[in-house]
Amino acid sequence: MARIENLNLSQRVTNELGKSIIAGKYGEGSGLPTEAQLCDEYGISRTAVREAVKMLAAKGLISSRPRQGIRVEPPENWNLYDTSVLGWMLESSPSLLVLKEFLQMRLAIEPQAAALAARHGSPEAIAQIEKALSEMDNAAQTHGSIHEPDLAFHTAILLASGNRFFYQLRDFITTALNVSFQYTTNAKDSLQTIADEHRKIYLAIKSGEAERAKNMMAYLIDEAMAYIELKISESATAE
Amino acid sequence: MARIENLNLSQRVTNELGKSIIAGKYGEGSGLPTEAQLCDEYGISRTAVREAVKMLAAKGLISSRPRQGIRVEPPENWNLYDTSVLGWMLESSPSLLVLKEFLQMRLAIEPQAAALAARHGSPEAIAQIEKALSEMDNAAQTHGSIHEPDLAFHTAILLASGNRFFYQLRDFITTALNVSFQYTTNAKDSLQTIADEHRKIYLAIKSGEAERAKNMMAYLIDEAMAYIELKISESATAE
DNA sequence: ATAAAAATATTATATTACAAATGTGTTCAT
DNA sequence: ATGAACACATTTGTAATATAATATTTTTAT
Repeated sequence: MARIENLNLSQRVTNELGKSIIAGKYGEGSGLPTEAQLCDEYGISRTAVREAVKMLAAKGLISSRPRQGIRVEPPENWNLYDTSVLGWMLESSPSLLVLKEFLQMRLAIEPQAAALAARHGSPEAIAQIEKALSEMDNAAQTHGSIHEPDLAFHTAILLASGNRFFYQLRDFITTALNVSFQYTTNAKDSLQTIADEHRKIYLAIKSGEAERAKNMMAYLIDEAMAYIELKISESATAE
Repeated sequence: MARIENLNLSQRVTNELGKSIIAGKYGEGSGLPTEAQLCDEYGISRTAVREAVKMLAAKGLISSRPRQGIRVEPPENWNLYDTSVLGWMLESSPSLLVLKEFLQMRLAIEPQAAALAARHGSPEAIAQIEKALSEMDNAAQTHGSIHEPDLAFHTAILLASGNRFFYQLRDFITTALNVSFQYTTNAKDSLQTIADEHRKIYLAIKSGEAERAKNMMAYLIDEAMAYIELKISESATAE
């Protein structure tokens, strides 16, 4: 989604309401104000409110029925793979425990994606992985930011898997990585070490070694997981 | 989503337009009629059309801008993990190749979910797995339908994983299984064999053997994968 | 006391009007 | 002739208002 100032009215209201709902401002079972009250609160017409309500309903956050008003749906119905919903969740509770859940998902998805890429990746898709990798190398040698090529690397593998359901998770993975970066800025590994580990994955994919690619990717994510679990146990004992 | 006759006007229009878009009725890059034309076409007010447009935009299918009209978004932006979108896709092209993509995803997700369930599954969640399993046994002995307890079994494991991102995929997995059932009604395995394979997974989870649970689940899905790949090669040579 | 009927509140749909944005073409100055 | 500025037309964006449908609550009649 574009910048906030570029959004139209109903999209801005959708954002506000979405954040409030996920932050728990309105009680779980039922709670939102009536459309009329929302109009007053935001000083806008019912048209804009209704469009926002419809968009949030399409994302599974709420449902509305005549005479009953607008209900917050139970959290298990929220569409977590919607980029907006995910963003609102992270704003509301950017904890290490969420990051652990992210990593468990990555550990499920990315090794399989790497294996599929090794087996069926098209030359163009694999070239894109290599491109991201060489940018990682550059960043490592010039002490630049490794984040963007890192994201590109993982996204390129999802694309190379040839499975649209994997590639669809690119925003999810990107978000997970961005959260990771917040916690691992001063990790002990050097940038070159990270780049080398990624290179091993790339080489395995390029030479068609599916099992090897899978294991290398699992290793990479498991390292991050170990780091996060350490942090979690630290913060638990600190209290 | 409830039955069609229970849906309100904008939801019905959302369905119609969603199906048409995914079926490729409107050209990829740009194409939908203007809101005014849609009003005429369906004989409804602009309000209803706009609400439908907003809901489809929230699912990533379209975007609309003043003077430009309504554009179909590129398919990689469609939110495939939205139950409606998934349903429309399957109506449009219910092929074996889509089923293979489903199985690749299941092979990524479910073994990991089983491992997590073995490690952290709460007693209540594990009891729910057992409940589904015993219903599978019943069905196997009375030659009843094994489908519903089968769905319940896999969903219960996702819940027992304790990871909301895994559990969120329950509709996806359910859809994948339902498609599978269409192709494997007369598979060679007896119902009791299927139930027994599921029992092995359950026992591994209950006794906390994460690796074992993971491998058993992977085996189960791999069997289905092998069957589908056989079918695919058959239909390829048939042409 | 019970059941039917009426009143009420809230979302659902329709209609109309105007505002804002944006692409197109036209005019005008050079 | 060329390019910039401006006016115009088209389409979505927003607002306001009215009526319908629906579910709850209250009233009323028996």
